[in-house]
Amino acid sequence: MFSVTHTDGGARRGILETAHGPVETPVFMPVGTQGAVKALTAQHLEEIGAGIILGNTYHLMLRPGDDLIARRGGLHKFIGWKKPILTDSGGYQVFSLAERRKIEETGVEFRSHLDGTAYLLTPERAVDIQANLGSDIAMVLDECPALPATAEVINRSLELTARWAKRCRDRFLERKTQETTGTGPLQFGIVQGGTFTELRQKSAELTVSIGFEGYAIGGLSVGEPNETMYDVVAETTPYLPVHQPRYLMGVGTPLDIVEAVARGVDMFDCVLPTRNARNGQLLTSEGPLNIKNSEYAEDDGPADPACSCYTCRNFSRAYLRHLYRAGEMTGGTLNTLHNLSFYLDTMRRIREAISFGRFEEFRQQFHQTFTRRALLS
RNA sequence: GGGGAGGUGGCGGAGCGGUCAAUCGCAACAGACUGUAAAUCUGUCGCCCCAGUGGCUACCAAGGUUCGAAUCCUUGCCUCCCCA
Repeated sequence: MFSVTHTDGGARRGILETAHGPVETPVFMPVGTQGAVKALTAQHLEEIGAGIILGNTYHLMLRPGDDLIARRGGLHKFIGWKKPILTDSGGYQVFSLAERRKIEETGVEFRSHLDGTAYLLTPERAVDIQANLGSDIAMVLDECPALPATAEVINRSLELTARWAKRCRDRFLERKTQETTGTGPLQFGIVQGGTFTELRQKSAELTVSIGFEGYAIGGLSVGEPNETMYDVVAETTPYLPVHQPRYLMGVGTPLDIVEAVARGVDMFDCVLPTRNARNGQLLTSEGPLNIKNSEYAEDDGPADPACSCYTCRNFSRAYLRHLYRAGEMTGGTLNTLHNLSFYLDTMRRIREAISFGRFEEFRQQFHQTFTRRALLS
């Protein structure tokens, strides 16, 4: 299912087999919460070489509803995307929509942000919804506590997450026996534990003992310093099986990703490239650039001189700035196209570097070039 | 020719004797954004500085009333609307 083909220091290159084809890792997965990567079409995603995208259980169960999607033949068909889809369980929404929820042993009671209707999301229901969607990689329902938190709070939370994980796994296996042959859906467990090394270890051991096709590191990039996050990743991956994929949820900046790859992570997702694109921040080989700034008003150069994406091949910074300021949707599309291209490109370069045993060299060079802009200003 | 309304910071537009360097919106300028309730949010936005319960100049212009005027009076200039 997952094979590591190259290693270089702590970094690994591999291939993950899914029901909708193989995924080369390390991989970045664009986020398409509501069944769409905002501002893009599936065609765009194919053109920039996206290998797998995300969908979200919470959002899709509320609207349009997972049974409705099931009746349409599943999420892939519904959204016109033929490659793999990973679906998040709604665990993050448990965290981010805190005012509207109640966490109990059974599950989470949400009030819909759309119309206030109460929903009970149990671990079993989260599995069922993701099955309805036809997800290739389903995440277990977890609790993602806000940081900072005491060890006691984190411990209680991680234990709940582990009990939920077991219930998710049981449900998943129960459904699987009913299904036919071939590569079926995969299910990933989620390691919590905040910033406490012992608790990360404990959570990893509990989760791994249940047994999943892959393991996610959750509960990071929720406000802690970057170095702390790197340390936690480094202290968690040693407790995860070498021969299975590791997914750092919600991370991160290009530098975060390079650092996490160095610490043995294979998969990433983050709203940063898409959201920031819509908000006028372009990620380039020289670091972040705010296209809104007046200094680009008459800049005829491309967003990133080192980039060969559609946006950079055809349009100037001056034009992108104009589109942003004029509120033209095309600006969001072109910026998103570029930012995701930059991310996917970076991942390609990471994979190549690992293959050639030059990851460390790449990493150092990336640090220098990506931060150049910040250092100059 | 007759009747009416009005001129406020880049624009629109509040304020109608003190608590006004002047609400608010837009524009402008900058910042934030990490498993997306986000094409969103925040800050700055007269000039000066030792950056503060600091100084200066300000609400068409010029006079005046008043302890005090963007607010009241006079004159001038300029807009707009209605009827002929």
